[in-house]
Amino acid sequence: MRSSEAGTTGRKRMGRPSQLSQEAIIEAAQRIIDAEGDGSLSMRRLARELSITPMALYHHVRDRDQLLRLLLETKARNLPRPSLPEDPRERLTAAAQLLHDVLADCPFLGEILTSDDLMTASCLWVIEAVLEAALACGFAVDEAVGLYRAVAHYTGGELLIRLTRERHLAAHRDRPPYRARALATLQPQTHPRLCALADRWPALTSRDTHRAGLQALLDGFFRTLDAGGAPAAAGPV
Amino acid sequence: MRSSEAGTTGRKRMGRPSQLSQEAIIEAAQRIIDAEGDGSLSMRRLARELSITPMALYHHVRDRDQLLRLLLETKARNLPRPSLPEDPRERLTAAAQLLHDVLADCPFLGEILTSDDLMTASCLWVIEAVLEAALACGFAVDEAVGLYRAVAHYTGGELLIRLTRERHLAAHRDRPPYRARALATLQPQTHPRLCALADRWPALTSRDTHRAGLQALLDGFFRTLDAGGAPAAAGPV
DNA sequence: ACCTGAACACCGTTCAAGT
DNA sequence: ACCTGAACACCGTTCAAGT
Repeated sequence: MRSSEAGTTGRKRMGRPSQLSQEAIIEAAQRIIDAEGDGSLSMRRLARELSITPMALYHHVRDRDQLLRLLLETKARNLPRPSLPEDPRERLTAAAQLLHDVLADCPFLGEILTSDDLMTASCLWVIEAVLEAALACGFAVDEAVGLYRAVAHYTGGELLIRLTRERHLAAHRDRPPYRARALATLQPQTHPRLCALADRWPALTSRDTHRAGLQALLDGFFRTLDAGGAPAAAGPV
Repeated sequence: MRSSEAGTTGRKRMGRPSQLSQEAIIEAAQRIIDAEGDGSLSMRRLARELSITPMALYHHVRDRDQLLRLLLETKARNLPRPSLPEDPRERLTAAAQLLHDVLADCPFLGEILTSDDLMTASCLWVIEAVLEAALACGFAVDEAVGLYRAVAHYTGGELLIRLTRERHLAAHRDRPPYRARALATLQPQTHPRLCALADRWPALTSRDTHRAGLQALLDGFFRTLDAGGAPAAAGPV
């Protein structure tokens, strides 16, 4: 609906209903994803949505990778930036959780993770927040970066695997996933615990345990802090 | 080179040099991946490698997803199964590390993670080992599953992001990644720590910190064990 | 500058035949 | 049973032209 915002030109002639712009492209892309899932988002499909030639897109966007980054970028930019707790450890936990929240509900995240980095401009403030909190906790610089990376890996894996599961459930809700067949053919003598759990596996693995795992990860890092000497800024918990 | 092993039929006529089989297909697929990277592995490319019609493949393999699973399956099956430590906590750490080792060096892992589950038959013994060790540590059943999932998410994310980085380095080693540009345009007043780290970022994030993060994650779970009452099987560390 | 048309070099998969 | 040939419905992107 709305047109250019940061673009160089506005609409030149009143007759034209909507001059093509990066913003309009991203809006249309988001519309397609919302309606048909991210599997349907292709340059050609997007051009059809905008009633233009596929090649017209390449005048406003370098390539498909940049389009995906721009999608994440706009999504992240429009998100509120809540104030974080004062206590360093609580702040670190909140910032790490925020990294998850910013990236959640991005069906195209998988494609971004397999093509490039998630360090898009509008995500950088979250990374900054994680690093700041980690340093405030008393971690050394390289430890703080290591902690951030561990959090990013955990978060990326959680989101990716969750997205994949959801997509599978939505796509072929009739046929059971491959996992079910693998569990069914399992032998109790070689895989006793998995066999015993096979029935409950779908229920057990569909719960949202992101928060608990994240807390465990951070607690593990805190442990190294408490064990070592530096009493830089010891929070309560 | 070698032909069918678990297939129903061997070679019928001596004249034929190699009867097409699932094994031969997977071998050829692995050959393509090793030589040209997993980006080049398509059904059509694979058929060309085997000098057959693309459709001939579909007689031995359901679809591309199954092919990828079979690739992981064969890779995992041929891996040695080392004996694990006696101490439950050390055993859990070793088993979790094993999950990583089994999945490492699988360039197509990203495609598996975004299409299906990594619970292929030959990986199940690792999952079984993680669950066994977690239960031996004294975790309740649902806690053990939660722990396994956290480990799987962390491992999946680490491998995926590492693979993506490596692919990028190999593909366009000339142009800097998007991340570099994002870091370069950063302002010190809004992102002080990231700005200060920008120079060292590539070095800091190219280190292999999988092990440290995994240990932190597990330590965090152990903490909940030590805090609670159940003194089921308290290991030393 | 911004867009079109035609083309290149691909995809996964279905369907109807062949032997 | 196992394989081929032709086709369907797509891809991302380049290149040369148009206005």
